[in-house]
Amino acid sequence: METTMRYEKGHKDATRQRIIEVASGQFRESGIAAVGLAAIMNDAGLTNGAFYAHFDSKEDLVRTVLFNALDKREETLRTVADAGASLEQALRDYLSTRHRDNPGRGCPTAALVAEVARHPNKTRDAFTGKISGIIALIAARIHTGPAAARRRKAIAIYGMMVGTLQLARAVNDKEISDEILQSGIDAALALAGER
Amino acid sequence: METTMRYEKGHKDATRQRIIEVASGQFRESGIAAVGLAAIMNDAGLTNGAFYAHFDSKEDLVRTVLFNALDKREETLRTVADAGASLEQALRDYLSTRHRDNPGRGCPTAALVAEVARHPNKTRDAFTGKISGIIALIAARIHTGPAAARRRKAIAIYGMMVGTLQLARAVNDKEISDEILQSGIDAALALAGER
DNA sequence: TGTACATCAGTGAACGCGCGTTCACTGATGTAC
DNA sequence: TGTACATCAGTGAACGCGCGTTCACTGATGTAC
Repeated sequence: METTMRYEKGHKDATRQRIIEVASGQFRESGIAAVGLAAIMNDAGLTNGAFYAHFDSKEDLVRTVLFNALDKREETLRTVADAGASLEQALRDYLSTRHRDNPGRGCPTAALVAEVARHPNKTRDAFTGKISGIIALIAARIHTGPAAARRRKAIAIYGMMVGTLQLARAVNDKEISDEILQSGIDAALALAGER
Repeated sequence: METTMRYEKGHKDATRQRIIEVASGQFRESGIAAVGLAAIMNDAGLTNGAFYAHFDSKEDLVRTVLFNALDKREETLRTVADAGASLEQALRDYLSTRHRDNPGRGCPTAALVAEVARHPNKTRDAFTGKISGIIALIAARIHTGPAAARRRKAIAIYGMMVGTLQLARAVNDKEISDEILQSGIDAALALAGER
């Protein structure tokens, strides 16, 4: 009862993963509504029709991409935290010119949160679940105050990170944009009480 | 040399304003990319073709709507400030369940900032100009520290307002969403040093 | 060993649809002479 | 006073295009007997 082997084992999974990664970059770069399936499939080296062998619909892909991208972010956060990086270092990375100028490889929340709010419940559920984990990770890096206060601070800091990064991206004046990033770092550190 | 008067004076201006207001609501509600001109014109009580008697293109409308909506926000901020409302009151209004649940009548920055970042320079310029004014207004309501520090705090507070409102809208869990709003209010007040 | 059939990832053309934009036209009102 | 023409906000059909989705098909590999 061996399965057929026209393609090497894991080939389809690899293709699916490639579609997810291409879509993940394009969604963050251009927004979900602005990216068509044809462009995604083309960049993944496939044709239109193959899409539906991997996903039920564009919305199915959106949900998968969102979960996947947030999962990776969470894992990265956990890894650098375990490696002993400070909250300050994480903040400086997040509110850096490099992150601002490369949304396609950056935080999915900053790029897509407003669009997610307008998507179906199933998609928002995937987002909600992952966000809680990220907030907990930030809270774990705040060392002052009781647990509840640390959680509230973590939420506010995350909100500020997302909001200031978006403002820095929208503003069309390098000086003001840089100032926004720096203001975010300063305020987040002040809030965390690490300075 | 009287002008013709088939419609009463100011009729065309009124129509233009109606289109702007309808578009302003729909863009904030659904996102710019997701709203078609036909839907806007229909809600404004007109047909497709009349659009180009008022605007050069959809992008022209986007720019106009953005400037207009931010201008109104700024004016409101100024008015309630002059009436003696505290920063705390402004924050409670901004991070309220009512504002969260009515994006179509709410803050254009929170609804559209990520999309604006992907629009042409001319559109981003309109945004950049208005944002500076809003930041200055928030700074004016912070009463501790030197001017530069107040400006930096104002930027961070605005970023946090925008970010936490967006998170509260995206999250599909009322309890967590309410907690996000409250965390934003607490942290912003702590930052402003008004508590 | 040969042959008929099953599997399945991917192809590529086609579907109906809504998009932003264009344009010939309407009809109510004004002006010229 | 009558008539030919100008003005202009708005109409509504049509343009080409790209969207998400469907589907008959391909071709390489496997299994059955």
